[in-house]
Amino acid sequence: MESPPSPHRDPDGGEARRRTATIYEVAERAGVSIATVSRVLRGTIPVAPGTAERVREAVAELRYRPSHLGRGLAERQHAANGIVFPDLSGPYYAEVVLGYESVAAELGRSVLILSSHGRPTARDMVLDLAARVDGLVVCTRTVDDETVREVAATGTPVVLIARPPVADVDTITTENRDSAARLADHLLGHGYRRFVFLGDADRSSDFAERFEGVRQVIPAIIPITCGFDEDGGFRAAEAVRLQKPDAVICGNDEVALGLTRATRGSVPVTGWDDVMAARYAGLTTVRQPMRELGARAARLLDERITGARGEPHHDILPTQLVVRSSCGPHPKEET
Amino acid sequence: MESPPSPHRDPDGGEARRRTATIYEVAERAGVSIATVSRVLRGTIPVAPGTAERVREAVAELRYRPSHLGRGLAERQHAANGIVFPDLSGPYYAEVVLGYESVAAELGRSVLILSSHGRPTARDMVLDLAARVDGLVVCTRTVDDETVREVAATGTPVVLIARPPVADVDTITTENRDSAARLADHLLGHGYRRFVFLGDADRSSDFAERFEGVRQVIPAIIPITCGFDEDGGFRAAEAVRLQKPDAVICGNDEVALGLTRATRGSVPVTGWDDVMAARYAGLTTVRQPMRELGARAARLLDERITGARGEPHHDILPTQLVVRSSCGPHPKEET
DNA sequence: CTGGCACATGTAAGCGCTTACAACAAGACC
DNA sequence: GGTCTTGTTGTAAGCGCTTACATGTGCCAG
Repeated sequence: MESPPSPHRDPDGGEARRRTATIYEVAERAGVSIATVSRVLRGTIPVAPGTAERVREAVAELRYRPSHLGRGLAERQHAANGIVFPDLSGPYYAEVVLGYESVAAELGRSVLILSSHGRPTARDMVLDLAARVDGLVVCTRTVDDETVREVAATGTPVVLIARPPVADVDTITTENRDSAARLADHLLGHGYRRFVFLGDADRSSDFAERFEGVRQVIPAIIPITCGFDEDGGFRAAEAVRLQKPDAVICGNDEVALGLTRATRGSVPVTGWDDVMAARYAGLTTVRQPMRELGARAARLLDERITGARGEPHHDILPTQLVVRSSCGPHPKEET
Repeated sequence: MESPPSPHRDPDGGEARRRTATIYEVAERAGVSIATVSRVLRGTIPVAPGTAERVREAVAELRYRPSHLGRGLAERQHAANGIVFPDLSGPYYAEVVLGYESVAAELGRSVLILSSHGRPTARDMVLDLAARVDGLVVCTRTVDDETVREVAATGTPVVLIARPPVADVDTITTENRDSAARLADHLLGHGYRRFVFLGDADRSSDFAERFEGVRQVIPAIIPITCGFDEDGGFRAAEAVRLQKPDAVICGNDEVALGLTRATRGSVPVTGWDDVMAARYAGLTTVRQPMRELGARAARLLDERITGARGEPHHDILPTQLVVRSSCGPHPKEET
């Protein structure tokens, strides 16, 4: 019972700056082997009640917390998921991440985040992240298909958000084309005839689909490229003005808001996402369930990690047209 | 050179569903020992150029990525930091996290996030998180002082954001009292005399300090408690109305915005934070450098983790009054 | 020719866990 | 009383890495 020959460092001595107790110290204190401690903690194999009690006491006294590193190595899993997104500055990704974290936490998994910030090293960072999680969510075009394929090839499940499928990886998107067409219809109902689409369809499949949806209804729409944020919309004002459009359909709310600021509301505008500021700016937009997007991703990922499902899923979440004042005066026509 | 007696599983055979290559396979392929592979990868000890080249080739061919678990165990560190916040729905924490991630990534550390969501198990979740990171940032009142102390006691550095110091842990806050007093002065300049402070000073030290700052100038101010989000402000409208205030000073922008929505702008209001929506709502507020808050936290943490600094820091970041229209008409008085 | 040294590399002991397998004690059964 | 269970616990082999130490080689001074 006294000091079983453990290969580990002498557990007594200066209690002071010890990082944290190990399973060996708990075992010694409880007078059992480390295997028994492990069994009590994980509840895998029944342990005599008295023994279990002693172990639990030792755990409490030592404030023992199992090392995730040790456990992970032995179990060959991380109990953690990752999520990669371009940025967190807009409300969009914040909401997605929030929904994701919320479900992942419920499922007992930690969440590692990685913002690519458009860094050129994004590929490496993602590969690195993939090596420390059991599954990964990749938002939009943060890395190229090749990288996604490489991660998937190592056996790490991947879920793509707002991005076209790669290999047989799961994807979740929100409905774009139909709502875009509906939005266009609405604008046509205002009597507008000359349109500009503001955004960057090449760098986002969401934008591309929205553009396509609109163009189905308004073939002559003029695309103008700009950045994804307020600043992008603001700077594009001059280019937009040159086209003298009756209305501008923006790829997202931030661009719409930025443009509105530049034009001081002189041009009818619509956005996409329905962020908080959109409500206060009276922006007509399309609401998409951002939080749900993240939550679903977490669940799909979990199904893959636990092996509950084999075939790839491609979910599409519904969106909703929200008419406010930014598209101009109009006989009320709510959706 | 052929199959050195390794205790590990036979590395050849079905390449198909292998999770990922190990250092043993790289070593075998390059015809060296695992020690040499490790040395090449980490660059710790010089290796003959030819050998190094062979190792690098093997690494590339096998798409080898070192296991963070193995490495972490051996090095006794996680190369990861955590951050705990109550929620990510408002822009405030999203910005903080963004700034934090940005710097942490630069420093080569992964970021684990944990949203407490007011869950009763928050304490355990934080303790658990602490066991898988090298350092931890705790925002606001997500967990009690006891928990912070316990984490700090295990030797894991902790940085507190927007929260009073605990033990000798680092803290970062933004300036509240003075700006609050300045804000109050400004409102007095409008000729207002009867004030309400809307927020929950008991659950946030930021709110408490803002309230104190205001009360220094307006001793008779009436505090009303409400939730931290738009909904909280919206619901408090009736209680506020009963007090017939000349102006309402809210603890943050979201509350102010919610209240404004309920009163339809009939009562002068101020917020705090300067979130995106505040600009569009014309909200008079106090801007605080949210992203910088996170960035500084990441740096302070790093200093502690690397042991570059011993004494605790208590940083206070400056804030800035932003006057817009929500506080009512007034001879222009910018700050 | 030999001892010594620098350099390159291999050997093996951990890091903190999980778990297959072995060992052992106490009944149960014939 | 002997054998077989059943229940409980210990032993030890990994999991994939890092690194102190040992080993081996080539070269130079003596």
